[in-house]
Amino acid sequence: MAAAVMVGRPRGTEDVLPAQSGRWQRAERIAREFAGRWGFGEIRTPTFEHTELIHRVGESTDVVQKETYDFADRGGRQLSLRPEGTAAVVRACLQGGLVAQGLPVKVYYLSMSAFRYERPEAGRLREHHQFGCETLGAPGPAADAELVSLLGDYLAAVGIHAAVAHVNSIGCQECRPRYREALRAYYGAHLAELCADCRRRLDQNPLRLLDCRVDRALALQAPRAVDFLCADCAAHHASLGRLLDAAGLAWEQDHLLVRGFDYYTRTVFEFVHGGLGAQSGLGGGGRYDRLVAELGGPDIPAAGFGLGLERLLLALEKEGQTGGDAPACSVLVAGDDVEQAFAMATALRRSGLQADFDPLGRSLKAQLRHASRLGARFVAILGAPDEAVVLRDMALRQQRPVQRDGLAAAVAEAAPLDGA
RNA sequence: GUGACUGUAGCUCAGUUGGUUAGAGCGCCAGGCUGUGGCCCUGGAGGUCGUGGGUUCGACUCCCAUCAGUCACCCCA
Repeated sequence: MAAAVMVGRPRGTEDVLPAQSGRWQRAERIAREFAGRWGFGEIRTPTFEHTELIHRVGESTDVVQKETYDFADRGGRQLSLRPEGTAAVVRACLQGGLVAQGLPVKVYYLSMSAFRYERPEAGRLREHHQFGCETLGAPGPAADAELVSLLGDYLAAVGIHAAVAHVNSIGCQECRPRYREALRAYYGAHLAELCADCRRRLDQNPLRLLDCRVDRALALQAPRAVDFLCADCAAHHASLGRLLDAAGLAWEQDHLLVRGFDYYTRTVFEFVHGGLGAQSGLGGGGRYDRLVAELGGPDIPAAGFGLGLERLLLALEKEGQTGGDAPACSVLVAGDDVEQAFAMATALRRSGLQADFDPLGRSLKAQLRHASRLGARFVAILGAPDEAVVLRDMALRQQRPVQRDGLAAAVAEAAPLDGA
């Protein structure tokens, strides 16, 4: 149970405490590194947008229909907390003139919060954070393959081994209606076998019937999207497969894969992981060739993905990967005199070292215990009558006297800063 | 939004058919070691028993509601 606090954290939100933030930092550091290597530049956008923008992106998706946080500000503006990143990022790319300055536009966002009013459970929150990438203005399958390869390589680098890339094509405006009708006909013939939800979805969005878990067998026998693709879409999909193979990526064709947002065209993909409770999607995305124009921009194609960082960390945990970036304290200054310890620690800090001291004025024993807990490599013990301090190596349990003015150098020699 | 299960110290959990001052282990603090940490020993701090009602002479224990967590559905990252 949580400790008694006057007001707890809102439902479906999480605090990241120092014990866990190292894992976040590690995931974020590697994400930055990979996005940079793949040629994506970082973009940051506001937490809230005009409700109109958010809702334009997916009128018939559940997320937008009934899960957004909508509110009016004090000036009467209708605003929404973003439920996903793509709409805002496309908006920002248009507004910032990136699209006008030359194509393709390749941007990534990191630890971007997304808000959905959902019932929380393992791997599902009301505020979660995503790492995502978007490529604007690249029509060919190479852009899709680049995104899949980035996400796949990133997951491998960060330590996920049990994720599989599922790939499908849901066609374009030309060919998808034919597929939709085929599905409608197929499921219509099996109306009696459908669950209540599926009967409702039959009219609105027959593609979603493939998701139904009540009757997998029915979905497996259903018409396949790839069999209804027009020539262009079929060529796109085939080429994507060859590109992924050439890149040495493990992927599988998943005829049942459709994604939650309406705006996808042609390619959809998702990295699936078994350790996420009822959830299975670690991250995914696809192509959205119509969206930029729908948001008022030029008629250019685009593609992207989003990865849930909470789910990533959950999956890493399931795979036994619990390590994170953990800057250890290099040296703790101990002594009876807090003022002296503070002065010494400050001097060490200004010389570029990670230094700490115990501000509580506790016994030396307690200070050493504290240093031990912090993982300090050294403890500098003040209090010697002369100018010397005792420099103790905590791991070796050995110590030697050092002149005060030589302390920084002595520590720096044995414990260089990371990356220095 | 629907259904099920759960809710006792910072953490993991005991708490006997409702009975008076609610316990343990770990963690934390102090001492044993007259400045020196991970082991051991001793002591200490820390709990409105999620919250609010109700039943009862009496509730951590029974009932209802509510909040929160977990799981499944829905959906998704």
